[in-house]
Amino acid sequence: MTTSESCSDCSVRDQALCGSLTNHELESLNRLGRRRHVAKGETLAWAGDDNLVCGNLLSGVLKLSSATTDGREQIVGLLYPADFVGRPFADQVDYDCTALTDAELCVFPREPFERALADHVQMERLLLQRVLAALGDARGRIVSLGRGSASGKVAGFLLDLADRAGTSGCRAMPGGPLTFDLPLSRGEMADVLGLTIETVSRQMTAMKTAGIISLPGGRAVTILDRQALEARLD
Amino acid sequence: MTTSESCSDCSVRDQALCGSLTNHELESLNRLGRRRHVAKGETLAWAGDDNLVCGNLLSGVLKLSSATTDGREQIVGLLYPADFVGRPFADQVDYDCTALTDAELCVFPREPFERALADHVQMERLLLQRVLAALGDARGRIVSLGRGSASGKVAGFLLDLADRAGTSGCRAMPGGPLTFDLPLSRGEMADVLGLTIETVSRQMTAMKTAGIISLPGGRAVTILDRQALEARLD
DNA sequence: AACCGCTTTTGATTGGGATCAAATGCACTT
DNA sequence: AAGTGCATTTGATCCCAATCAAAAGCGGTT
Repeated sequence: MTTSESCSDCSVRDQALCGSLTNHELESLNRLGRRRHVAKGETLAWAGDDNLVCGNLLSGVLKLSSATTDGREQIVGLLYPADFVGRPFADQVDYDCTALTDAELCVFPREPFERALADHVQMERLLLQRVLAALGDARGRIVSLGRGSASGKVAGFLLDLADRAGTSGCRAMPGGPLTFDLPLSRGEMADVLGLTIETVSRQMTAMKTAGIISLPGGRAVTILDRQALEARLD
Repeated sequence: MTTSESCSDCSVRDQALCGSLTNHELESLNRLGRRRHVAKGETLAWAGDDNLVCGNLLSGVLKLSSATTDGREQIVGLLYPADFVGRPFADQVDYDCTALTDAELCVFPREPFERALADHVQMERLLLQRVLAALGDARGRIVSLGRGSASGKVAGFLLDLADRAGTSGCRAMPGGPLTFDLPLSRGEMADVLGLTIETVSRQMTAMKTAGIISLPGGRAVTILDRQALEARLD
């Protein structure tokens, strides 16, 4: 995989915010931004830092998380390719942003980017849509955290990931078993779902025992019975 | 209290989105919208409905909630005066929207409002800011739901309300005890915090017994010891 | 292969909040 | 004042997930 600095071969060119720009506009934005590679486990920004950059995620998965007083953390959001990263108009970073996998971003200094936003109404509109989507995602998490049982939380999370993996995941036949890699460790799943590592692990093995999923090894998961997973949601 | 239909005497004129408009622009928006009174307990919109309106909340408190399969509900957000109500660019309503107190809104048909947004860049910018704030609020709720103990959740919620009540609440002397009315029942607090009515009630009486708050009657609460409340957060 | 560090799994026990149940309080009607 | 319908409080018990503890798996290094 080459890592050219040009937008024209950007892997998320037409899904990310920039998709709304003409080639000419894109060129000026291109001069503003630069590619940045982030290694798995590396933290791009810490909560409380000066809020200097934002950008688009090109590949990989990031987590947004908050450390809690008891030494653990709560993950408040996951970011996937083409998602917007960062928080315009804020002076400080509000959540730690860490790479769950190796990741590639296209980053812009925040203030110049905000000016560019003002100049490109279409882009601001798309950003609004994206923030609305993030809000929807966050509220869905609230429902899951507030009311779900442990098995419902894990089942729901696997379904989310399965939908997300839809294209990149691997499935033998349409409607058949779907296999994909979890981008998170058990501990990170626990931090998303408000559970402990042990509970997540137990729920996973319970589903394996029930024949709903299988765990081929590594971080791979195969969803054998999607309906059974959906039945566990409540 | 008079309920004139004019923007010029709107109680949230300079805090809501419309604050960015010139008097002339405001007039055209004024023709688009209308005042609507909602009685306590009344539901403005149900999840799944066609998404027909949005607007600004002028007075009162609204809740956004999702019914869960077990017959309860999870509240995903509370809306206060000057907050924006509704979800532009979506075909369907995503959460039930219900008045916790009698409330007054300024509502616009969604599609004309979206066109007005496009015409008034400044207003779109303010909406973006508001949605970003709502996202921050939602993520704060995620952290509270995911990791907090029951006493931490209740303490945090009381602190939120106290800050919100700041001006409207009543306090004998600066830094002294603050008294305000809860806009929610015990059951609704439980639905915000992901707890049961009984647990919320027990936490409240525990704090009363500890001398941290007092419950003068009705839905009033007095915060006697803010620091003790903050100490309970984790 | 053997060792190391780390993640995951599995087991035993505990505890905090849910649940079930009943009493009390409070606003409103008659 | 008595009665009605709710909301809230209080009490007793139970259960799910947390906690504590240890074993098993797994990748990387020498």
